[in-house]
Amino acid sequence: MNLRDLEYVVAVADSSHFGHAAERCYVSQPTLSGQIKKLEDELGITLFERTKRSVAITPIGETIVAHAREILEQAETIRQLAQSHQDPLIGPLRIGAIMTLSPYLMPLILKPLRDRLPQMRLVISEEMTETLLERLRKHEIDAALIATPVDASEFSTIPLFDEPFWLAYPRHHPFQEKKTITQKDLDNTELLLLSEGHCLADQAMEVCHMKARAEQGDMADLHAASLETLLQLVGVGFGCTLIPDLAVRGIRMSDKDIVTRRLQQEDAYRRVSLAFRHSFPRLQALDAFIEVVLDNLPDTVFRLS
Amino acid sequence: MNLRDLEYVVAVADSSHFGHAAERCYVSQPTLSGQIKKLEDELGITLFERTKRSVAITPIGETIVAHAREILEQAETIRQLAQSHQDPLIGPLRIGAIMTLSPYLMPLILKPLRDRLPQMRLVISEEMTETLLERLRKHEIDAALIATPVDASEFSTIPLFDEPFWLAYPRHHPFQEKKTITQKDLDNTELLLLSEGHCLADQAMEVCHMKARAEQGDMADLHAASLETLLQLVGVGFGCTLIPDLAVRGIRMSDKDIVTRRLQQEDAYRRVSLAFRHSFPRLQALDAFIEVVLDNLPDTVFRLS
DNA sequence: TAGAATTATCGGTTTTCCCTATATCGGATC
DNA sequence: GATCCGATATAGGGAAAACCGATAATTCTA
Repeated sequence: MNLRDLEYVVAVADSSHFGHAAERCYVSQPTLSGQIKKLEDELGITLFERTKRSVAITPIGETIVAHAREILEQAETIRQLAQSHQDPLIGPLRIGAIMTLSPYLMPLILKPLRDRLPQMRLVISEEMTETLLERLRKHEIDAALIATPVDASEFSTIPLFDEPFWLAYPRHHPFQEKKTITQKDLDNTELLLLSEGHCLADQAMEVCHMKARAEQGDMADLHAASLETLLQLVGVGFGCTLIPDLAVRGIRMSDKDIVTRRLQQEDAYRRVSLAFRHSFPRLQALDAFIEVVLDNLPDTVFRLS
Repeated sequence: MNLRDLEYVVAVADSSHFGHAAERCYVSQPTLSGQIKKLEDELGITLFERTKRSVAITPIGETIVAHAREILEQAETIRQLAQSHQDPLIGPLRIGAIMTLSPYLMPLILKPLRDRLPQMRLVISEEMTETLLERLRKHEIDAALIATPVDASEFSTIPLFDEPFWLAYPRHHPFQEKKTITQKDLDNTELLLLSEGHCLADQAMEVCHMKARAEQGDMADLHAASLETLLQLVGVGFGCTLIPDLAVRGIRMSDKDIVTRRLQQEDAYRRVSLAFRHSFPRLQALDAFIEVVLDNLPDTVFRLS
């Protein structure tokens, strides 16, 4: 039994005429006759009662034709599904992004994305880097926006942009008096950090030449779970912190208790990349996504495309 | 796309391993790989994201596999249906019978039939001869129990038994006085008859050498629609009539106002046959049915097998 | 770095499918 | 009834496909 046979059977059932059925199936009448006979032999039953003059379907044939119709319908559904996914842009593109990037990047690109690629459906998740990579491995997401280098043998990466860090401190912080803030100033500052696992914490420590967290005495649990919380802490005078550029854009106008200043250091930035499995088949979708992202970044970051 | 391909796809989806899937499908791994690839090309999509080390199904693949499973299930249903109809006795056998036979024959055979052929489902209909033949032509029934010869070029027939006619008259009828009832007696008697289309009416007229109905003045609408009605008429003294043997069996004990007597004439019988389309494929079912019928006839009829 | 595991590719064989031509049968027509 | 028309079935051969074994290529593991 195969799909073609079922088409033949349904065609004969519809037309009660081998010749017309053959025509409808674009095969010769002997071919169709033979295939019907083959199927009847295989099933061990008579589907059609035929004389030299007429064709009539048997009761069991009627039942089987009903199932055959459903099968053919399902097969057509499969072809339709495939057809509408021919366009690699169609079908959900599941993007994960780190939590210190997603809330600030997504608002910039979602509307342009919908304008430029209306057929693309984007599914966004926010996780910490390691979780994102794990989900990439499990095929739960298709690509991850991260700010950490990954092993090139495991994932392909495309660098997107370099995002400078800004210093954020309370209005009445000593930094306010300084004209310039040097590396030394930073090195001597205790930064408020995000909790374990956020790459931003590691990056901030690196910029400020801080010791790894494990080595220093843990500072009274002032590790926030999100960047927003961190800024709240800065706002009420708990200390200062480093903020990635995209996150700064929302602050400046809204929060008068927080001062943000661009750092002078050349290396005070993080590199945001898109990581995906080597075998991911819909690169065109990724390329289209990347293009929209790059086109809608502010000039405060440095595009790498 | 064909059913085998879908089996391959489902197998790979289940095992995430081309080798194991191939084993499960009883083909070599290269064959399975090739067929999957062929299907992917045909659909224009990637069903499985594979590296040299692992296989993962794509989202669209997942969807398609779900449909494929349904298709395979339906196909299996078809095979099961065919399997259970391999036995030609299974599946409803649709028998039509003339109305002057069915109510008296069926009670005799239904129970034995259920005992001997429990798997056979019988669908019985009662119609007049011409209607039965029409329904045979339209494949609405599979065989007809009739008492009229039919054109052998249109239908096959198997004669089953000869059923003698009995004379039925009211208790106080002149016949009651006679020792023997001759052909002449009959010829001079006006019989009560069934209405137009019942073969029994024609046969009774023939036995009694009556003129065709059209030629004689119509007798006050005393044409009953059923044998039971006819007997009622006899019972209340309206006249006499001919009754086929099987119908007599119920009367003798129940109705004291009706006298039934066996006719002497050699030719006072009707031949009951089974008619069916030449092309009817389940002759075994018919044979089995016939055997049960013949085995359960009373000795008052003459079996012809 | 060798070996094991896994998928892809290649060349050749078998099976299936399909076509044309023709046989066969039943019905209609003359 | 002889013949033609309309159907389905059969036969023979050719093209397409499905399949297999051997092997390549790649990647993980020890």
